[in-house]
Amino acid sequence: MAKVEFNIACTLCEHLKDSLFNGLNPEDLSRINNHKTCIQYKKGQNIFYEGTRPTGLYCMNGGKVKVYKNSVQGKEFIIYIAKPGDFLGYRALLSEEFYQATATVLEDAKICFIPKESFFEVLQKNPLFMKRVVQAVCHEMGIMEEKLAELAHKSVRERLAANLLMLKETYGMEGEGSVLIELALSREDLASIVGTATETVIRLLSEFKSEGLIAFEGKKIRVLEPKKLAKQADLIVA
Amino acid sequence: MAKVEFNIACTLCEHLKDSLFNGLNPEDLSRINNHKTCIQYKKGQNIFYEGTRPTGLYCMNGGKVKVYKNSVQGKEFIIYIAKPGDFLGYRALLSEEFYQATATVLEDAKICFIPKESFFEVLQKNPLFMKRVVQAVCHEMGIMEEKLAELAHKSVRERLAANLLMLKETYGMEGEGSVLIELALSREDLASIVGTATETVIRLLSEFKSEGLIAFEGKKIRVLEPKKLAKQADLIVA
DNA sequence: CTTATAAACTGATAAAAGTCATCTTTTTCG
DNA sequence: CGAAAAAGATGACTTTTATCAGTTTATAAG
Repeated sequence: MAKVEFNIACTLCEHLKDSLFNGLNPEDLSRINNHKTCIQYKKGQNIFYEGTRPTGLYCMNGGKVKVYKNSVQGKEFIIYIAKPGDFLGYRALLSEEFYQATATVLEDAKICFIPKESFFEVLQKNPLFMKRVVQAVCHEMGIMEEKLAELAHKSVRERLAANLLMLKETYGMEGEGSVLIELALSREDLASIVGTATETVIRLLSEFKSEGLIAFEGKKIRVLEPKKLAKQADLIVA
Repeated sequence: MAKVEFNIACTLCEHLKDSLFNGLNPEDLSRINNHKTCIQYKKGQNIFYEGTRPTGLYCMNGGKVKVYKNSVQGKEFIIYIAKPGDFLGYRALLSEEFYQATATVLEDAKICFIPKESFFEVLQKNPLFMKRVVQAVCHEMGIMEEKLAELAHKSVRERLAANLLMLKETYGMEGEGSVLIELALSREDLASIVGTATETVIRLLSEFKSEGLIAFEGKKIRVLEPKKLAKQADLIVA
C-alpha cells in the first residue's frame, strides 16, 4: 500500500493543545515541525511492529490506533488506544529498547513521525519539556498499575464495566442525556482490552443492554447509566 | 515504633553500583548524601501509604520491601518487590501525584530518604542523570506491559511458573547446580504477586515440587529445573 | 445484486480457579 | 516454655469463564 503524505504545521495543529508539545517554545516546535513527516493510514495498517527498533516518535493528528501485544497462543492484549494529540511509541524510544507491542490503525489515521534525533535534541535542550514528558510517562505508569490490580482481582464482568466507563471518559460524546463512545470497536477488540474471550464480551454486553445500562448504536456503544455501570464495576460511585 | 536511624555515606554504599545514582558526579552525590536520612525498618513496618503525598524518594540500602495495591475486597496485588539499590516511590514523586500503592517491609530493611527538593535539584541540574531515570522508568513500564498481557491471557499455573523464574532471576543465588530464591515469601504474598488465591498457590507449588521442578528450603524456594519451569510458563526455552 | 467472508451471537460443555471449612504445622510472644 | 495466632495444607463444592460448535447477521468484494 502506498503511503499517502499530508502536511500540517504543528503551530496550526488543532490537537496541539492536547499534546505534550503544547507550551513548547516556538524555535523547538519549529524544529519538530521541520523534521516531521506526516502520513495518512487506512484502517488495518500497521504503524510499528513488536520486536523492531524505534527510529522516532509518532504523534497522532487524527484517527485511532490500538497498541497491543500478541501472546504465544495468538491472542491480542490491547495496552492502549491512541487518539489525536497522543504520542505513540515513546516508551521503547525513551528506554532505547525494541518495540514490545504492535500498533495498528483502528480508524483511518493521520500520524506525524518525528525522527529520534530531532525529538531527543528538543528533549535535551528543554528541561521543562523533559519534565513534562517524565510526568506523563509516570502518570501512564500509574494507570498501568491500576490495570494490573484490576486484572488480577476483578471478574470479567467488573472489568468490562470499568473499561466501558474508561472508554466513555476518553472517547465519550455527550448527547441526549447520555454518552456515546466515539470509537467503533469490534467485540474482539473489546475482549482484547478487557482480557477475556470474545464470546464472553458478547454475552456480558447483551446482559448490560437488557439491564438498560448501555445501548448499541451501529458499531458504537452508548452509556445510559454510568452510575449503575460503576456499581457493576465495583467502583465507588462519586 | 521508634525509628532507628543509621548513616552510611553514599560514596561508601555497597549498592551504589546497582543504583541509578551510580555515575553521578561527586558534587551531586554529596548533595544527595548531605540531605538524606537513613532509617532501619523492621519486617511489617510501612514505608508509605496509598493515598498520601510523596515528600521524597526512598533508596534501598538493605532488606526487601513489597509495593502493593489493596482491592476493594481487601485483596493485595504486589506490583514489585524492591531490593537494595532500588528506588522506591519514584513514580508518584515524578508524576506529582498521590501514592497509588503502599510499601511494606518484607525483610528488615535499611532505607535512605532523599527529600523531594534535593532529588529534583540534582535531576534538573544533571540532564544525563535525568535521561537515565527516564530510561529506567520506561524500561519498568515495559515490564508492566508484559505483566498485563501475562495476567490477561495466561493461566495461574503459567503465571506462577513465570513469576518463580522472574524471582529466580532477580533474587536467585547459585549453588548446588540449582538456584535458591533469596526471598522469604509467604504463600499469601506469592499469591498476591501471581494474582490468585493463596490456596491455589499452595496446590500448584506442591505440584511443581512433586514434579521435581522446585524444592522448599525453609521459607525459601529452590528452582531445580528452570527449563522445565519455563515450559510450564509457556515461555520459549533459550 | 449476489456471493463470499467476517463479525456477531447462542447454546452446550468442560476446565480452571475461587471459596469455604477444617486440620496441621509453624511461629510469635507473654 | 506453652498458649495463641498465623501460616500452610487439603478436600469438597461452586462459580466463572474458556472452548467448541453451530447459526445468524452484517459487510465487503466481484
